[in-house]
Amino acid sequence: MSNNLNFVAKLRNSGLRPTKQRIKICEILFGGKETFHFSINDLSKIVAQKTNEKISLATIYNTVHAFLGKGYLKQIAVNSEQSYYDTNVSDHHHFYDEDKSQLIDIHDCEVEPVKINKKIPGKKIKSIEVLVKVQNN
Amino acid sequence: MSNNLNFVAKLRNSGLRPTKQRIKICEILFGGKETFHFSINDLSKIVAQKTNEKISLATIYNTVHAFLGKGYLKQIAVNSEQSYYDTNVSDHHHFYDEDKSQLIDIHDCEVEPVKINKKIPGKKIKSIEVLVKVQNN
DNA sequence: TTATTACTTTAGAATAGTTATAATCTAAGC
DNA sequence: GCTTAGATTATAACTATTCTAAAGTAATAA
Repeated sequence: MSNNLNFVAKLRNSGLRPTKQRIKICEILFGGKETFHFSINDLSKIVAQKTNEKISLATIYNTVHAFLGKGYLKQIAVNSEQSYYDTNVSDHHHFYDEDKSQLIDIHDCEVEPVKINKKIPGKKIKSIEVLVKVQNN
Repeated sequence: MSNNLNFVAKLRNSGLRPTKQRIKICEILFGGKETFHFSINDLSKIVAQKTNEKISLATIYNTVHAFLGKGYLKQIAVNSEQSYYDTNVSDHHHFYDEDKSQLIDIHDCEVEPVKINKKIPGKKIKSIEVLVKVQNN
């Protein structure tokens, strides 16, 4: 399938050889129609479910970090306990459901652009991240 | 000094006995004119500087967590490597200087209020956090 | 193809931040 | 001053992440 070529390109572009394990990871991350949010732990479990052989954590970390570096994945700071990643790398923000420990996209059109009337001399803005924490009412 | 009474009250209100160690922590956190941002590691070092005897990490964690629970401190998610805390618990946002690994307050008046045109059924908003990452230009 | 080489995978060791434990100590109330 | 419930401490345990080194595999050249 043409997806596979896509995966290989992504890997090559990230400086990684297209190995069996990495292609499997690509399938999970970029193969679906929907973008999704995951922790390394989540990804590791999904890999284990969809594959008989498990992929070692080291490989998962390495691959995710390489994709992060190339902008194929985005890291989301929610709390300090775990890293969350997002396959949707476009500008957008998130709800964080504290009861379910789950991220939900807020598309860019659903938020007014954030305006900051303050500058730091000698610094440029790299990103603006909005995190809306929600809980059951 | 009257500050000391204040510290004792804060501790009592957080369900903690006012011990020597905890009062020392209070002095550092709430004794200055300025609010400040810190990691547990930072706090531990400051304690060591300002005191001859060191306070154990366990005590520092316990006290910080109790203050967090009572809203005397605020936790700020920057990245997954370390927890950052803020003695300024009023509504406000932050710059994060990636080169210096340092947080800088954005006062509420320096940002237009963030408007989100999306609701999650059955959930209420607990907080809206804006983090503006900056780097040297 | 096959051989060679450089990069990968993997399990498990190492590390860092955080939490739990159990013995010793201390604030609070009598 | 006692008594006791709760605190402090050093250290062990735990969890997420990174490192390591041996064995395996993709890429390249012959």
